[in-house]
Amino acid sequence: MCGRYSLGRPRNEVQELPGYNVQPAAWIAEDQFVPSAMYPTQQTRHNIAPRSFAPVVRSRESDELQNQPPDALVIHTMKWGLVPHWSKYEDASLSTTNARAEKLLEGGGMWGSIKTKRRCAVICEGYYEWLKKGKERLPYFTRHKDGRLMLLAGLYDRAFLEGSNEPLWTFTVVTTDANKEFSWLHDRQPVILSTTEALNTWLDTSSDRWSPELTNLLDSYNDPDSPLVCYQVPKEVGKVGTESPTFIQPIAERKDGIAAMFANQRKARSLPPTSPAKMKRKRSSSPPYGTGGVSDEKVKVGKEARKVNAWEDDDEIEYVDTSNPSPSSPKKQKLEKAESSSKNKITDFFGKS
DNA sequence: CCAGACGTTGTT
DNA sequence: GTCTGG
DNA sequence: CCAGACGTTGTT
DNA sequence: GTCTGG
Repeated sequence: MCGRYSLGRPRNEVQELPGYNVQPAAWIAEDQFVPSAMYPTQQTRHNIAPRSFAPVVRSRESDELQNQPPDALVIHTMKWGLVPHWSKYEDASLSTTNARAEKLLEGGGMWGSIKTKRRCAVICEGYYEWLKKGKERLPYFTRHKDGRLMLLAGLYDRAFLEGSNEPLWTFTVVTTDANKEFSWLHDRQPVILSTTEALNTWLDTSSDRWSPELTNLLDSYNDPDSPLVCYQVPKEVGKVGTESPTFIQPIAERKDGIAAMFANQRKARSLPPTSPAKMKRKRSSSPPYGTGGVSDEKVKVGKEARKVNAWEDDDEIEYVDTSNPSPSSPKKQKLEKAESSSKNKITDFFGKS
């Protein structure tokens, strides 16, 4: 797993982390949107910087998280790819986008000193994984079925690199064995914190000790109360420089669908709107969704965890049955007339005009 | 002792 | 920073 | 579209 | 040159 950072919900929409009974005291850093979907990419060849995500952290006195009181829950934008506090430079040869749960439990090593002191939860819509099908690699997206944000168990650190006065905050995502339901896709899965209790346990570093409860959290995902959904998404999600809300939606097989769109990217065209208008391209130089725009849209932030976005209408979308272990079955996907009532016209997906 | 690793996924 | 291999 | 591979065995 | 993965 590495990172796509630009798909995301407006920051105010996650201020209270719908679905979790916690309330962050502050946002640290200036991003307007919560980057959302996690996926593997080639960070060295392509300029994806700053690859920032927004983990939830409990502040510590030594963190100096912009003067937040100790133990305050804060959302702090950090860079993906953990740089240990003792690093003097960013070592590109060190691959720290993930931390294997097994390695955490071994003790020692790189994670030994960090696992009891700096745990965080990474906020995202969900994560990508590529299904290897012969030579082909097909991207799948996994998220909570109820549409709420996903929290991934992570570790973070603060490093002072040579020649810099500013601390560099970075994080990694903990992975574990994929559970049975998802092993057809990949053998690993991020550790997903699906309950308030799990979140609080993971974020509580006050004892500076590891516990059996923490070990339990690292087990393969198994929360019948919070099922996940997994479905194929457009291959273009893997292409650097592209961005679209369809990247976290099931692929449509329609002739005039995304395939046609990508075949002729430069030509501006309108599409039957298939996306919730609540995502927005980050730092786009032109309006992300044509004339309509979303900036003036009022977003309701309620304690009610349901209905936080449009894909919750699961009745309208046919998903892959992920409980079926056969990789050949995820074939019949289609978008129904879902969200056809939306009035937004999408004329410029990529802001490249 | 001291230099060098410390890490993970999957074609980076 | 701390551990390990040479 | 367009950059990059164009090959294999076998697990760095 | 042509295929293909992103």
